[in-house]
Amino acid sequence: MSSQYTFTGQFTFSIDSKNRINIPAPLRKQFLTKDKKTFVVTRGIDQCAWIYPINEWNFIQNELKQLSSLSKTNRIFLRNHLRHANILKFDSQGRFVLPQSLIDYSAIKKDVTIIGVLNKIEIWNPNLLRKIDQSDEIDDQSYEELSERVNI
Amino acid sequence: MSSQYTFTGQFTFSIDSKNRINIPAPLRKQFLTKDKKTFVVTRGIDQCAWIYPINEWNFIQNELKQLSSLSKTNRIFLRNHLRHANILKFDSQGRFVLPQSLIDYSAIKKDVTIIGVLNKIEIWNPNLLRKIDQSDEIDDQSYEELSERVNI
DNA sequence: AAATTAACCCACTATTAACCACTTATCTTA
DNA sequence: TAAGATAAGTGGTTAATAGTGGGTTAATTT
Repeated sequence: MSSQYTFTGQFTFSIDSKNRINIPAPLRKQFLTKDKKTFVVTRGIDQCAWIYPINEWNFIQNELKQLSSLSKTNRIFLRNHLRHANILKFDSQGRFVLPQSLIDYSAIKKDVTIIGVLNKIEIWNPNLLRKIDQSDEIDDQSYEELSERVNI
Repeated sequence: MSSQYTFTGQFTFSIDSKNRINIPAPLRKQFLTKDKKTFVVTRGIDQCAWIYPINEWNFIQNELKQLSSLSKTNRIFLRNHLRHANILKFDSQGRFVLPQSLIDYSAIKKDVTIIGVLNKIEIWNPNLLRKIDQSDEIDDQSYEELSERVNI
């Protein structure tokens, strides 16, 4: 089953003195109907934070539950993926507090860029995103490979 | 049936003069509704202590019963996993006393890092966890193998 | 019986979460 | 298009909770 979420768009907001970040209204609306304000923030694979709606996260968890802790690789993988995951809700204003560890990891100062990426939302330091944007070009070869799998 | 627990997140607490450790509130809440404060602490496979809610532990015991003691590996494995298991409850403040043998095994001094790993909770010496974090990188080959089994 | 350990209780402090309030932007309707 | 109404983004205050420390009594152990 593919995801029911369709997060798109880019927004630049600010993080306040209490480490609160506002979820842009267009994105937030998708939560309210389906998940009652609950979501998961965790480390992204790149230097940013990822937000998953809770039932999207539940799907991931079920996958992870298949892994036995007798395997060393599994233990490391599980630990490192789960310990940075925080289950949160946003407040009546639609904000949430970003945990300090993720602020550090994402090198977030005053402003944040929030982008919708289908089934997840990414929180970036605007400068880092800009830098990535310039250096992480997709080469022609990779585009060719993508074209075999995705038809857009 | 897969586990009903979804421990996640990382917390750094301290162990007090009476060897008491506080369970972080977000994790503790999952006990109160389901297991009435009873849990099992035992040796982790890595140099840490593992906490299982009691009915999770019961499930694991059933798994272990499948292993025949005719096998030497099984005998050693069973012995080492069962003899260090302590059934405990936490007090009215949500704390429990970590047995001295596990303090020694985990090399715990003043601070502890507590992390949620789905169906169990791990108690670490912060320095050891940091060291593991750096040395135990998962190599590309292992990631490839994981990708065959887990789709996230 | 003394000593150690465990259970229970109380209390302080810092952090967090719930609440309220204001400003700016967007939308609606005359 | 102007004005009012609604929603969105931001900021601060207060009340509740979480983490920590310690003391007292009961239970075990030696």
